[in-house]
Amino acid sequence: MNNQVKSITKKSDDISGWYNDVIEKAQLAEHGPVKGTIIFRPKGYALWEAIQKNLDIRIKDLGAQNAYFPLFIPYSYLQKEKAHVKGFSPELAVVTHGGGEKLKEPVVVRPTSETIMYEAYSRWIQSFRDLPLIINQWNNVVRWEKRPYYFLRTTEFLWQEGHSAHESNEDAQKMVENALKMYVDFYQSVLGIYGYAGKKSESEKFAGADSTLTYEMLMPDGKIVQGCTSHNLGQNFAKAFKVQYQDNKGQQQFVSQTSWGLSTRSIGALILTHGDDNGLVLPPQIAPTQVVIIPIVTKSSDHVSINRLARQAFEILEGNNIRVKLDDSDQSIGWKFNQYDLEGVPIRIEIGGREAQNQEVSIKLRSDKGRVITSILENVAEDVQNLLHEIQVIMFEKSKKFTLENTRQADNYDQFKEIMETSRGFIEAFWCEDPNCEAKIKEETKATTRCLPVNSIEANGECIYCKKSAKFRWLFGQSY
RNA sequence: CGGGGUGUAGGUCAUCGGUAGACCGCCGCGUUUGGGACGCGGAUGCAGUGAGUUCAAUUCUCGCCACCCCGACCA
Repeated sequence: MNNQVKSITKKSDDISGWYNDVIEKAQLAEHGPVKGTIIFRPKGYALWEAIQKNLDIRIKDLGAQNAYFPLFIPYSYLQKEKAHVKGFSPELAVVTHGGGEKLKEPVVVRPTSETIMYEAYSRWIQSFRDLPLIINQWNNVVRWEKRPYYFLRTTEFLWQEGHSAHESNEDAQKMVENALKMYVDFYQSVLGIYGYAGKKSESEKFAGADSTLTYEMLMPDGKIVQGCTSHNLGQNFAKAFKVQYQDNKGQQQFVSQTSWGLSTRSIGALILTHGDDNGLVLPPQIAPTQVVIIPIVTKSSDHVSINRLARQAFEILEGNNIRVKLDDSDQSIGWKFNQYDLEGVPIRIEIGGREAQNQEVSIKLRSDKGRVITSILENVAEDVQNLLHEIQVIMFEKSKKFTLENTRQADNYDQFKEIMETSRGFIEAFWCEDPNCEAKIKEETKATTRCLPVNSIEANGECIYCKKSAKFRWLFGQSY
């Protein structure tokens, strides 16, 4: 036995080493041949499928229809909105040759689809009766990352992007708020990750938006992941792409637009938030396998009754819509235990000679190794359901507790700097909203504004940096 | 883009101026199985790439390419 090869870096020793290890050993992903690209292996893609499945329903509940727009965008489209092209230029992948010839106009691999979609919107929208138009697409986008990191920053990533057009800015604003609400609920109730919803600062908002809403989540190393975005685009793109409608008085009006997205970055946040030294820990709601049943047969045990009991338990759970797997492969018991720990399966059911004799099953929790619950077939579905629910709640509460414990107020810049040099996390501090102060703070501490939390209360404060008057405490932190 | 590192079996790495080895994994047979089982047998390599030095290069020198890590940049 050589544990050197099998063991994973401890999470507390070196979190990025741990993170890479877990991803590779749990076979979620590996690096692709081109820098910054990743191969989603089946177990990693299963997580994305689970996210898609859950979120797609919610997206449709917002009134969206799914569609698909092309990967290639004429370069000229991007140039139509000034802030947009300026923001994205440094990270574009541009195709200059095709079919063995140099292209007359270079083609951009989409970094996001506003431009190509809104060119179509300008033709599709003629009347106020065509509004609102709400379209979502599940696709891949490319942004040339100079410093890639599994899931959190990859050159190509998968996401959904929703794009809506409305008659009024009030409607658009309602849309971005609803989209944000959807994401917050998804993160909290499905992925079990606590965070702060709020508004981005001017310098952090989307290139081309009037305002951007976000959900910001604290990771165990004190750095922060932006979990989604929801942009109020105002009429910026409408004007650039002439997306106009005739109102009921016959007047030509520009539409008000929004876009909102959630990407495979969410998988990175999921791994970092819940994982431990034994590997992944998945919240039941998202776990592709919620329960694994492991029959434990020895030479002297009664194979027939063990296997029969395992099969019965499997069928009962499957019949109750629990995602269950029965592993009767010939790997050793220890191997299986470690393997499913690594994969993060929330519940393991062991059925061996003892269980067969007593006609019961032993239930063990991934997240709580000391705990063993015995159940009988008549109760197993209910017991498992209850445990899955309980695990889901506990995981979220743990994330919430950690985030709250690592959210600190700083009332002067020395305090602020000290927090950044030690524990990091979220810092609540008054800021005058001058981008110069923001830039200086970033330069000196690495902390950027993460958001102005929703429901922030206006007060008379002074900017942590320049001491001029400030109305709100913004959340600061170091971004991933 | 700057700094550092690495390219050798499917993976992690060792080796060494005389053309390659360990462990894990994989295949076969047998014994096993309540927290990563063991024995025996077996398969797997243009040593990233190009040049130079040399009788001889995986090894030394230089170039190139790629990837990884750290930093800067960043929807």
